[in-house]
Amino acid sequence: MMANGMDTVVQQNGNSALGQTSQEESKTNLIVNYLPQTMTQEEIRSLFSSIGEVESCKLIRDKLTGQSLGYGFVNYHRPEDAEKAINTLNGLRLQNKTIKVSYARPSSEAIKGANLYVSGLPKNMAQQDLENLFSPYGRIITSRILCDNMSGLSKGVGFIRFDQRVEAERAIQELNGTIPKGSTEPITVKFANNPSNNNKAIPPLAAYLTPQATRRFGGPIHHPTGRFRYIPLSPLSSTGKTMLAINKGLQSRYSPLAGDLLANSMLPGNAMNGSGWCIFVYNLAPETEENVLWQLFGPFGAVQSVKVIRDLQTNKCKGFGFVTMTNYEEAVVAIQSLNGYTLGNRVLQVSFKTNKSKAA
DNA sequence: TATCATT
Repeated sequence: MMANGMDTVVQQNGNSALGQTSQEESKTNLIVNYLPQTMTQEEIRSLFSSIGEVESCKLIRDKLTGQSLGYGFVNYHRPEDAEKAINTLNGLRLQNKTIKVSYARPSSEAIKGANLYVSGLPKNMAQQDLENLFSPYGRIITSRILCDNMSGLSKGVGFIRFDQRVEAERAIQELNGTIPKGSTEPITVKFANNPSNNNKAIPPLAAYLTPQATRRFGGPIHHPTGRFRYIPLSPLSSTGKTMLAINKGLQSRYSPLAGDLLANSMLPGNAMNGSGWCIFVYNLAPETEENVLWQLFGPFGAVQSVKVIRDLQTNKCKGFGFVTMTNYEEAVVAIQSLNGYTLGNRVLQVSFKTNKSKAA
């Protein structure tokens, strides 16, 4: 990132990538939250480039291990593209996540360390109740109540992120040890641990030397197995067919059909191109845009890129497009699920790409 | 009783 030592002074600004002063609101800079763990910076850039030209894109990673922290920044050249990205990509389901796209606040010390951990909550308290409890003390950026993955019931702990640290400090003073209306137990309110320096049992030097091994077998892992369970919600707005298609795809995840598809893709001109599996999508409507392909394929796994093929004169879709997915298994499930899926009034044909771009 | 929101 830092090209040379001359950048030192500008870097202290904290907003050097934007070329703006640190107090100034940006209409082009977005923060993207709840990104899938495996999504790369280039995949994020690819996704957001489907809206408009991206000026810069940065995935935030753990300084020691390089692991994604699940959020990043996208800065557009044009404010209208940033607005369109919020309107079309906020709430997009990708793998096991629903991403959040919003304007980035200007970076400053005052907004750091404003996240609170709350425990001892009554089990019947909902997210909105939690916000109502904390909202008198400041502007809430996010709120969350943790639930048991199997039962869906509250675990009685949650998080509140305020806009300003002073707001969080005030909330601790006022609410820690108090008993919410209708409850019998006092709640605990304190600053949340910072997830990026989670050095509780990981010797930093060992983590640096063997990041993968330490991550997997060494320190405590706060990822319950169920966290990565795929919850088959509709990627589009709740048509029954979509639900059916996805459920069918998941159930047949390890079906023998996968072998046939693999054999097919290994023919000359196969779908495997260097870093991913190229999927041919046929019978798209003329007005189809890239975000449709992201919505269709994103829930099935890592999508590297999408492309709608357009007529150069009219700029309308010529009826087909391509999607490149990283993992073979996920590509198979996507194909099995989406081939034959009715989008609008059209039945899609979805297969691995062949040499002659001919529908299989 | 611990999620990945400030480069």
